[in-house]
Amino acid sequence: MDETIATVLYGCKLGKELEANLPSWANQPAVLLSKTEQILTVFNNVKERLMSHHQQQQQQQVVQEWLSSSAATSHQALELFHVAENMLDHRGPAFAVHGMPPENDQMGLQQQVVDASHDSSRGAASSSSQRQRRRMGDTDRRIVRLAAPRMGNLELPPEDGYTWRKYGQKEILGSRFPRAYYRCTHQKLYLCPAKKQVQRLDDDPYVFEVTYRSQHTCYMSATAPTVPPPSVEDITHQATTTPPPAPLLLPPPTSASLSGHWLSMDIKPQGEAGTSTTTPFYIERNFGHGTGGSLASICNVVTAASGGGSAGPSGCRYGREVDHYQPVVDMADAMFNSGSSSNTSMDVIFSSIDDKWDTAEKKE
DNA sequence: GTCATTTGACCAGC
DNA sequence: GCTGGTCAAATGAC
Repeated sequence: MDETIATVLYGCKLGKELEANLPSWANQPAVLLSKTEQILTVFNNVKERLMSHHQQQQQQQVVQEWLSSSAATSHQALELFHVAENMLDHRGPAFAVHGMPPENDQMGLQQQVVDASHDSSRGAASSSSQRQRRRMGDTDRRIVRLAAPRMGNLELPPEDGYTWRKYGQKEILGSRFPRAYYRCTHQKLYLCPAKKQVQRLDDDPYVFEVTYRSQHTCYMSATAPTVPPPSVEDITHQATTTPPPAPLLLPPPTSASLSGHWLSMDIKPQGEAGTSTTTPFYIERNFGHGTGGSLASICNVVTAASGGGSAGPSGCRYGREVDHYQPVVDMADAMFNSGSSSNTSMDVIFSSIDDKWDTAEKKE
């Protein structure tokens, strides 16, 4: 088992190497492909090892204990594996496409759509005694419940692919947590009316209730970013725990959403504004061994959505517009933006890995 | 200097 | 009048 762990650590080390050289390799697809294939090979090796050990419950318990001993490490190992896998599965133009995983539970991101018009629990977020208040023209409301990352900054709401600017926060009567008000970063520039409210649930602080209001129009503008971010419908439908009525493809998030993250490189839009000609990719969480046998389940890792930029008010800045982005960013985004917090840098993530790796090396 | 966040004040729906 | 939603000045980060 030590060998397996060492292999994982080796894969992580490769990932770090990839990170370090990403800027210089960004324009060298062949090199990137080689490196990611290397990573994939390593983690495939791990995968096979773990699967072979699947029936040995005792050893599996050891893995679980070890992996859970360092959430960041296991998380990163998973991400590296998935990213490498997706890189190989999506070479070419579609490579740079973002998408939400079809099974959000596996992402540790339980999302639930709540029909605003029928949600009696609405109003003061959790206070059923409060009546819902609507302003003029305040139609088109959608409510989504998002599970917050169980580690990191709990104050940061889950990302949703858009860029938001916080314009207010209010203590809500009968609610333990304040409600934060966001508007689209492009409101002034493109007169985008989209807004959202984010509030943590009283009974479960790990769940954010996000109320979207109005549709984004910023991507329709001729001067606006040309990539349509995921519409609210896309998000909510994708987010629902029950299958959506029709398959929905998620276009890439706004490049701006990426700008607030680990890298500022951007990916060239794939389709026309308003139309999605892209192919979504889903980060497959299943390690091919069904429930209980997957590494994900072994690790019991909770990750935040990797699909978009932080919608959070802090930790990252908004409004830094970028015009295009490169495929690598998706990988970087998926690898290093698994949380809403901007402090999930590779250095932080890999600090523990390095320690483990060094230990493993010394062991050898 | 620019832009995002904070926060008290004000507005408006109920 | 109460309370949610928004504004805008102050403040801070980059």
